[in-house]
Amino acid sequence: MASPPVAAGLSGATVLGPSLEEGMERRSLRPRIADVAREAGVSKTAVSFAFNSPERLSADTATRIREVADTLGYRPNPVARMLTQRQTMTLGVLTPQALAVIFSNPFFALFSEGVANAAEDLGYELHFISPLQGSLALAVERSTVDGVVAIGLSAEHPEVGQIRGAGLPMVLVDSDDLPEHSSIVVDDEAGARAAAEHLLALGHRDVLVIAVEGPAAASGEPGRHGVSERRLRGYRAAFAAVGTRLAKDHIVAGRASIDGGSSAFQRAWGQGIRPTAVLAMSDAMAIGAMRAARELGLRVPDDLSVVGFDDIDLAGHVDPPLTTVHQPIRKKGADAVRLLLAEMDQRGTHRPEHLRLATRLIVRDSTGPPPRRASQAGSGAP
Amino acid sequence: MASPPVAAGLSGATVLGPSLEEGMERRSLRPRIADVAREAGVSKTAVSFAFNSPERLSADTATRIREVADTLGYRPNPVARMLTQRQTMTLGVLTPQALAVIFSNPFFALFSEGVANAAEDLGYELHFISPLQGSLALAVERSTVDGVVAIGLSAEHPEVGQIRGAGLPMVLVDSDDLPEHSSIVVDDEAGARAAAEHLLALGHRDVLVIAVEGPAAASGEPGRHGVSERRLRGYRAAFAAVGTRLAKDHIVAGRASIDGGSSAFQRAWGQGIRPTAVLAMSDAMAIGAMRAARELGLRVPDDLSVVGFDDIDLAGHVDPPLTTVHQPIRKKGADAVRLLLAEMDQRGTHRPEHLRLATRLIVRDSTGPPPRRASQAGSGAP
DNA sequence: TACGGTTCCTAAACCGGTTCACTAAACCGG
DNA sequence: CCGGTTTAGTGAACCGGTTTAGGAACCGTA
Repeated sequence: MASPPVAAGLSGATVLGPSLEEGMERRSLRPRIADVAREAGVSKTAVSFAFNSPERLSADTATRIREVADTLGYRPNPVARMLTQRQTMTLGVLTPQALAVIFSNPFFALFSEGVANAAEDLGYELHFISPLQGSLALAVERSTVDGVVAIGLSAEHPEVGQIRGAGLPMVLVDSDDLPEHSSIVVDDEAGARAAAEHLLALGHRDVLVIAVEGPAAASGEPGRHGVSERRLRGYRAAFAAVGTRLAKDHIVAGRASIDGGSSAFQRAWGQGIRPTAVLAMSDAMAIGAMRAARELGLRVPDDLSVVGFDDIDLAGHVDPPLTTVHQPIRKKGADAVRLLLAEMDQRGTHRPEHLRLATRLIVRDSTGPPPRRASQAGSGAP
Repeated sequence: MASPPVAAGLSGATVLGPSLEEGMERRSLRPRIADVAREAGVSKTAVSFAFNSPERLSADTATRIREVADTLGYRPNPVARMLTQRQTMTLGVLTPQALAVIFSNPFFALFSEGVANAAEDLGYELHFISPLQGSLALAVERSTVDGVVAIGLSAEHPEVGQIRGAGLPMVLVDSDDLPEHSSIVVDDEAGARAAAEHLLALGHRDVLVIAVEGPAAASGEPGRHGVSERRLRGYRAAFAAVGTRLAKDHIVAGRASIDGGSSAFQRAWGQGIRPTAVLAMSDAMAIGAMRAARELGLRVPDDLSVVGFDDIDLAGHVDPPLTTVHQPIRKKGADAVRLLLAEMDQRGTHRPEHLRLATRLIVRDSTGPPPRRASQAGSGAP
């Protein structure tokens, strides 16, 4: 009943293909909104309303349309919707490292957890943006997101300009050198300083620093990587305060992973460096250093004290439990999303915010006084 | 020179807005293809060609168009491109768990690493699909991907139908109960059996199984979770082969995390269960069980042997190094992507493939013979 | 009877690209 | 100088939705 004049739209409109009335022999398997409209004898608009603002239709019509849509197996095409609404309901997490590197880094896992939780709650999907076939620019160009949380991206990355050019809201994490974007950092310097002071107070003077290598520097140099710089500054400040300083050859760098820390320690050892303590810039590296030390016959903390950074979940569970600098990683992710959404809500009018979260030293069992016997390769104070 | 008749298209075409010739006072900040076309004095088609098939234009025109585009800061809108090309160059990773759960699980990290590597190489972006505001269906509906790698999704999940309805190619990981989709599993049963046989050979009879709880069962029951079932079958087969069996109260379940394993062991202990060995269905849980055991004053492996499953990177680094069942997690991710792309390349014509990867037992130091004294709460053989 | 106000629905424009079908001009061999 | 092929570029249709502006039908009222 109520079957309206079955003109089926577009009466005389040129040639539309012969198979119009012999059922749904369309090239595409998926029915489109026009198919539903035709089948239900209404306009495309009505179908759209049935899904998005049913109150604009009579209850009867709305349910009938939805029934037809159901039997046809119709699902609105999300890409088309994105195009008209000019938003994708997707947030991007931008990292200059390859995805594979990200996932092998427990720090990122925690950070992503924070981001994911916040994004999920707010109904946003998550899209990881990282170099595609070696090109971060390509990945950015392809990505369809409403906003970007960029982590570990400093001012020198050209992609920053690309994103601004695209008019995308962006929040920087672990970098605040672009004042026009909101940012969130932790107090790396204070945390690092506390870590170094802890070792100095225990009596250590011969300390090896294991830094996270910069994105460019594939080996050796700590690099410009903002985070590493800030932490190094903290370490140095503590040493300066007791009238000594870190020897240049006592700073090595490696990948931010267990293996990276392990091989960095071995490398230093191979160069004859015999520290009584290690300051590692990430927990993963600290764990690696402990492993390497154990393999060299050193006991932690009796022969060697080790301090990490980050306080990942695992830090309390390794043997011995790791002394480390806690930073609220999950919170950092969640806050980044909140800042981003604030920026997205009020394009332009919103003044960028710059958050700095506190760090604090967690003393566990991987640190103790230096061994009695003088350190072998002394560069320390007498 | 060569400046063609500057009719600038659409001569008399109704009203287009007064601000047409007074510069780019468009509502949208981003220039569109039409802006470039107008500015360069060519058609939209030409601009499109300049980017996608420059060989169809004279070299001069192509470069000129690109220069204009550059000064205007034009970037093709990726969403519009997706719509016309009907592909997004994005792969989805579908999981029934929340993203936050995913990232806290080292198994997923490794798997994602494998997926990410393969996807990146092939020029695909990665999109994680997991419940949005509690609804996986919503996330699937929203997602714009060319294909899906589904992990831990079994036949009973209604989303499977949803994806098939959308006509999306899909590969199942850790589940092969949908023959019409390609799948990739590991030989869980054989691996589990090897683990149990190892303990039995050492003389253990009183063994606690710590299972991964099913998605539904929030506590207690191992649940229908295919993987858990298969591993349990393996354990049981080994016990049956020596003429004994696993007591029902010796099977507990928990979340697949360190804490999950820890609390599962404590729960069993609280119920008076005093096993000489533990079979954990994931390394994270095994590590948690070791921690709980240590807190209860048990030494591993002297008082308690522990076997894990997965062989995550960490397994060899904990104390004591964990005996576990190795499965090629990264490879699983990479292979899943390969299968998916095969299916995407040859829609329909491609017969689904079903891969089964081998597992193998890695004996480290967390297992040894049971303690001399008879186990306190004996359900074992005399 | 004319009028204003609802209710329910539609045609057409639009989002921002790509692509199909076609043409004007240049080129080319005979 | 002719017919055929290339070359370089165009206009319009199209991808699959949403949205704007408005129309027909019906109601109650003056």
